[in-house]
Amino acid sequence: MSDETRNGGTGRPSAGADTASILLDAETRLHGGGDHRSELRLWLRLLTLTNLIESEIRSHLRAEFDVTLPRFDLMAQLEKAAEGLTLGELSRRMMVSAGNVTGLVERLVQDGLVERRPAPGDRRSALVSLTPAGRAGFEAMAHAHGDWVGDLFSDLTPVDIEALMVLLARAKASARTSAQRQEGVSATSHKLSKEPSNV
Amino acid sequence: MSDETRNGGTGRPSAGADTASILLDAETRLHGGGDHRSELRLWLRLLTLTNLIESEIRSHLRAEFDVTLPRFDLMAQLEKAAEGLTLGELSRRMMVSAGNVTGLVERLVQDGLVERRPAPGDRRSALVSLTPAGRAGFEAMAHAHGDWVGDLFSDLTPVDIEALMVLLARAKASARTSAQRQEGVSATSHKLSKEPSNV
DNA sequence: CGTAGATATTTTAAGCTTAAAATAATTCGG
DNA sequence: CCGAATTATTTTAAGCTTAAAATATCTACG
Repeated sequence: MSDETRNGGTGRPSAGADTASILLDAETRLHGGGDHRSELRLWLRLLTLTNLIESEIRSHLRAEFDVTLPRFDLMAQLEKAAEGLTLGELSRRMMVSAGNVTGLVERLVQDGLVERRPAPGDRRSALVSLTPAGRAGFEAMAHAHGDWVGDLFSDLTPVDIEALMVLLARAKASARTSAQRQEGVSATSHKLSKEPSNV
Repeated sequence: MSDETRNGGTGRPSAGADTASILLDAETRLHGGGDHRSELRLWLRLLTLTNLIESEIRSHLRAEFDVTLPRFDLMAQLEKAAEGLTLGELSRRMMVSAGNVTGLVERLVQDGLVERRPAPGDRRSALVSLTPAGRAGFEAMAHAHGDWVGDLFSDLTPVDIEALMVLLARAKASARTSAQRQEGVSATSHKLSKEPSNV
């Protein structure tokens, strides 16, 4: 979550990137002499925009509904699942750790916005769903939330939005593929700290 | 930080959005009957992508350098500021609260990666900068970080990247304008919880 | 000079978040 | 039916994060 962050900052002179690098690209990558300058700028911009919006939404939620963003997120998931969701399913959909969800649900149950009951047919699982109060509260928040997001993007044309949707989908596909490639690649462990390296 | 989150989920029938809505748009917004469906989908996609990348970078940093993302972020800011930065400047650039930076710097000083000294000419301020160890450590991380990001976006063409840069800049401008508009708009306080409303 | 307001930072309390280890229940292959 | 592997969840320890209140210092204005 940083504004000018993660740009690599090596200050290395560009290998003449930007345009006309289409043909060179594959070779560059093959030789490991990658530049990644434009990708880093893209990531930075993406991150800044997301942070900006997220923090805007967070403060609206707090000021107008006295609710935190993660709680709103969780309720949003439940609102879409009439039958309720297991903790594991919530964890996957929210893209957060299982332990995180445990605590979040606990607090929402205390607030009376959410309820949990044993899942039928699997004694390990619990089903979580909105209480009537939770559903009503969420409805109001969702309406306001839509307005905020609409407002945040109000200077974009429908064409801009559609173009972004397409490009972001492409980026998402790229990132997923890359993440999958990395899955199960053993670490090289450089370590900065001074712990006894148990190699 | 949610996958399918914050879509409003009201299930309201569309007012015929998507194409041909350019002319209707202004009026729709004026009358407050906004739909915001496409904006919400855009926000969701943006958020999912950012979460995906962020979590990938986080796990690389942990596995290969035993460092957290916020610490990397902070070091990245310092790397670009030869003279060092004040805590306040760090807070602004990282887009996090001041108190957050206090603790982060504390821990990095303990690790020997960062040092703080009184700012000349202002006894309230401290200047923070990388130690030689911090600089060396960051250099290695930044290099690897560039590779990861390059890899995450490796299926995008230079044209895709350029188009995204332009559109994201536009979105950022829109969001900033909107956030500014909201600045200092008194809250309507609906509140979900059951505290005594001190109105 | 003196003080009111602004600015820089720290402290506090509460909540969020993660990774990893621990429990518990289920499934699957023999 | 048994045990190994898998899956669902909780627990733990550490760290991150925020908003708000508290300190400390500075700046400007009279």
